[in-house]
Amino acid sequence: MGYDITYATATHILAVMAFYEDEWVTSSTMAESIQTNPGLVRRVLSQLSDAGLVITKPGPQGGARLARSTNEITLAEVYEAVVEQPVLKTSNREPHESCRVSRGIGGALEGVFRDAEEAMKDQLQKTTLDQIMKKI
Amino acid sequence: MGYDITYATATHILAVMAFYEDEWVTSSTMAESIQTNPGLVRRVLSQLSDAGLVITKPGPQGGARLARSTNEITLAEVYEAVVEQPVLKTSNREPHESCRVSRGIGGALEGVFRDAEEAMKDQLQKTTLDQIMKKI
DNA sequence: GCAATCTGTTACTGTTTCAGTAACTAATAC
DNA sequence: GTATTAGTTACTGAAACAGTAACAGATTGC
Repeated sequence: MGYDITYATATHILAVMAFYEDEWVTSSTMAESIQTNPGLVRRVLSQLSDAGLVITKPGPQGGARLARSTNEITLAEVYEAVVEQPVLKTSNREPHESCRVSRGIGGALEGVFRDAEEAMKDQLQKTTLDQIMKKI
Repeated sequence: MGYDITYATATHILAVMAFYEDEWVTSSTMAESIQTNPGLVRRVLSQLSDAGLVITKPGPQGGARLARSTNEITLAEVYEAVVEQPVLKTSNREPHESCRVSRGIGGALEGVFRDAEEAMKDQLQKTTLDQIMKKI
């Protein structure tokens, strides 16, 4: 499959903020830990901000910090914040109209794929940022 | 994320074979239903064959057919057969050695991501090809 | 007010991965 | 022996992503 690591990056970003506790952390500091550049960090950070997981502040002495305590942030919320496309995708090929299988397979799979992704999210719901920090 | 639809294609392939029951179905027939070309079908088909889900036969009157009945093939097996990369990926950036978060985040996430994918597979295990066919 | 610092956003580039495709080999049936 | 089929390989074009740079907008402190 593709090589999208945005979700891992987002979790790393939150982990750095958790590490610095209540300080304002700049995108440069996070980029150094992640080994990438501040622009990329800010791009993901703005998604986390939109989702209400972090608070940001521009200007000197600004940066970002967690909006809640680490045991109130689950990996499912992070997933919701940054993963936009379903992981199991149905085809967007035009169906062969005279074939019943071709016409029906898309609809048949959609619900199954959605349920499967939901099960994955339910599992992610069980892990909090706090637990990740304890493993580090 | 990426746009890998191999899994949906594999399920479609199996559905066509289920539709034709005990006949040998050629890659051309399946390609017509899927609206793609036979080469792509055969590429996925060989993975399904390696996994023991289908039986193939070359030559005239050859083709492919299901190795088992439709209620003995689960979508989890199809997943195992054709999905090679984990859906949730950790970064392969080199860690920043002097940062504890950077060094530890990869290992911390790996187990969580594996568990999440396992939960998705467990859900897929609950759906058989038979159930897909009934929806079509 | 002014300069410095930081977020937020946009645009661009190079790389990677995939679907699609064609062409070949090997096996089988008639 | 010929035609038909799976299996495999190599190539192409398109799409998505990481990385990067640059700029606009907000805030701080002087």
